[in-house]
Amino acid sequence: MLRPTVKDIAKHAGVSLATVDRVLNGRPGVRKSTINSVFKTIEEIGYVRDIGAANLARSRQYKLAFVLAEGDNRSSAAVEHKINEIISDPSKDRMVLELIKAPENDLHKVANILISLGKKNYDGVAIMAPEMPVVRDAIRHLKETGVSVVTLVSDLPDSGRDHYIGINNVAAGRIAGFLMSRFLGPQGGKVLITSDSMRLRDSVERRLGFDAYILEKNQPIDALPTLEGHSSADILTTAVGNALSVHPDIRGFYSVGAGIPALLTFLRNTQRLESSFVIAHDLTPQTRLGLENETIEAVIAQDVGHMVRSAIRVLKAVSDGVEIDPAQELIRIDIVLKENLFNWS
Amino acid sequence: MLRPTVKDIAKHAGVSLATVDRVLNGRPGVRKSTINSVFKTIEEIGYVRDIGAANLARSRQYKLAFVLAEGDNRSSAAVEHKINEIISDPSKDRMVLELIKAPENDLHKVANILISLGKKNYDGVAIMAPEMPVVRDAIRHLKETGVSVVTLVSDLPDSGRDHYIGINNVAAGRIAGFLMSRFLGPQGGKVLITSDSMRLRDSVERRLGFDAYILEKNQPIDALPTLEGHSSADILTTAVGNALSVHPDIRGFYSVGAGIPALLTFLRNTQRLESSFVIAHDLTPQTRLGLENETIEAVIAQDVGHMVRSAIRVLKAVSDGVEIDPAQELIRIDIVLKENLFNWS
DNA sequence: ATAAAAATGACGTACGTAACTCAAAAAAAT
DNA sequence: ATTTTTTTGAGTTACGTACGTCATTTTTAT
Repeated sequence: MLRPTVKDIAKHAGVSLATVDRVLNGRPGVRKSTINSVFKTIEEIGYVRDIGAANLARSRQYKLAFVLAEGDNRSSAAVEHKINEIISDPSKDRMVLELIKAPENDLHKVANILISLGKKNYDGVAIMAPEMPVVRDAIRHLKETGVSVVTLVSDLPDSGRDHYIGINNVAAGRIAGFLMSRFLGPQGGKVLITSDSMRLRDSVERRLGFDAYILEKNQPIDALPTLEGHSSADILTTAVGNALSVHPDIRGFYSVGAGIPALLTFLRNTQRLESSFVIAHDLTPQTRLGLENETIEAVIAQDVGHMVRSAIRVLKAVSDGVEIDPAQELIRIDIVLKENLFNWS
Repeated sequence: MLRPTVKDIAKHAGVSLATVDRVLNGRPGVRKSTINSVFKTIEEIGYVRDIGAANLARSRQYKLAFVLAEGDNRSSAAVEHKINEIISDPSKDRMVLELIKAPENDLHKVANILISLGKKNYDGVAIMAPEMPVVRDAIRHLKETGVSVVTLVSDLPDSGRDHYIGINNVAAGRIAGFLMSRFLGPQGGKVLITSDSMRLRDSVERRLGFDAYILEKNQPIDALPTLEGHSSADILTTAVGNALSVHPDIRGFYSVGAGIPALLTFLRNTQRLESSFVIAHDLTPQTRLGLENETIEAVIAQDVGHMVRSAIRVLKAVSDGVEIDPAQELIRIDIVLKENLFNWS
């Protein structure tokens, strides 16, 4: 009934505890045939190592770091908040968590931070940074040093990271496309799309997904070229103003990145809110407010708390060489409306 | 840097290890003043008990049971599947899980099962059952025996359960109201609502939320009386047929409970699918199929895997007298569309 | 057959906690 | 002041695992 232990392995395999230990921890001095027979009895009796007891015995501490490249940035504030929440939890089981921030525009600094973490024998690092060769190479280097790595919010493919923790932004864009289609109805209309910068991978992917959906489903929607704010509310406001004077019949607004406050004040001033629909990404104080006063119809979001917890679980699992539960670690694309805003903390 | 241990408490408080142990585990033979000073130094040095080590020392096994009252039932199959998935996981850390099923129509049997679990000193029980006095009293009895109890999927208020793990069905109904309003557009229309039985709390609440939203937002929607199937596809098909001949202009279909297959075949046969919108609850093989072939527009669901894991975490936490993370245990109301179906396992 | 090398066993200590025993000290009762 | 009771200390064993030392056995090379 009880879980088999190392002693059971020893008994069944007819070897000593020391030998079992040598096999389990890959220490030298054991014949191949013995190793095999030990592994065989492990299979037979269904032994699984008690990681808790193991960590206790070796007084293991998981050294984990979150490295965030921050701009004027969208969801990074929420991520940062969640991380700090967990860091300040005293019951964190044998974990040493660290939050390291770096400016988004200085990716060499980000890369240097990553390299330095490799030397300080960290067990795992979660990285949120734009996709750039320097960062990608730094991650590759980290992996070579034996550090577990996950990417957060936006992926860095071909970097050798163990896992990506975030949503599929193309799919998120498609969902925006679906919602916009339904909101506008059979008559369709023109849709204005805003972004902070189309150099960001997630913005590009969202726009891509949006357009793909409209095209595939043959929707009567005219998606205008993306207007970029480049970290400036003024630029975006002006651009939106111009667009609206050229196209006074715009009915939909889709923000793939930042720029929500500018957009909303503008719409309010020109009394356009009643007849138009706004869809945005990421739950921030601004978008939350927009949902509450019904200026934003829908927000496409992801559970930041889930992401941070998932990052930690995955980093630990990879460090331990243990399987993860893919279903548990999957980050869902969530649709937040005024009506279900209440269960988003 | 390292976490303080019981030894640190002893040192700081100027008492022996044995005394600290007596205080921590509530054993007798310690003066009040000593108890206080021990607790004071615990506060001061920020000691938190290492539950893993504690459980190891006392070779603790969490005995947990899931008790499911099953009918012809909606989401119970998915719940059952998830539970079995976890039960068959060999790495379950010091847990003994059991899944007990009982017929939904014999609630006395359910109650008896609960009572018997109390005698077999279970640590915790998760219950999914309709709201009935027998069950409620049995839960109350369980709690008196010192068993942790959570309710699953549908709540049993005033039963003394420690936690409810599931969604707010009124809110879920409101969301259906919002979506239906947007799908039908400004012209609105008649909406047919189907259920397996309006004796079930969740069906009632969903309908309630739906109606409340329509009323509050003054939507041009005419929600017809709920048609009940009572576990029979035939009855529902006939009822829907009658309703459609009386109201040939029905544009929306909202299934608050079961009856999806009947509804869909009917709609398909009468070629009504193009012009009408179907909203359903819970992700089952049927609703999933409906989303895939675009006969269902949206499904309002909950993450069953999350619920089961949450139930286990909460039961353990309550048994240990430890705080839970409310944000982690909150079950969200999820909106599943064809476009985000892919990340629902 | 013998020496050298490799493999294995026996045993101890440790991790942080629980739970127990027994003796000693302190407090309360007489 | 003495006895009784209560409180405290010191110590041991255990949980499942890691990791070390040293002696002994087995295998391999000579």
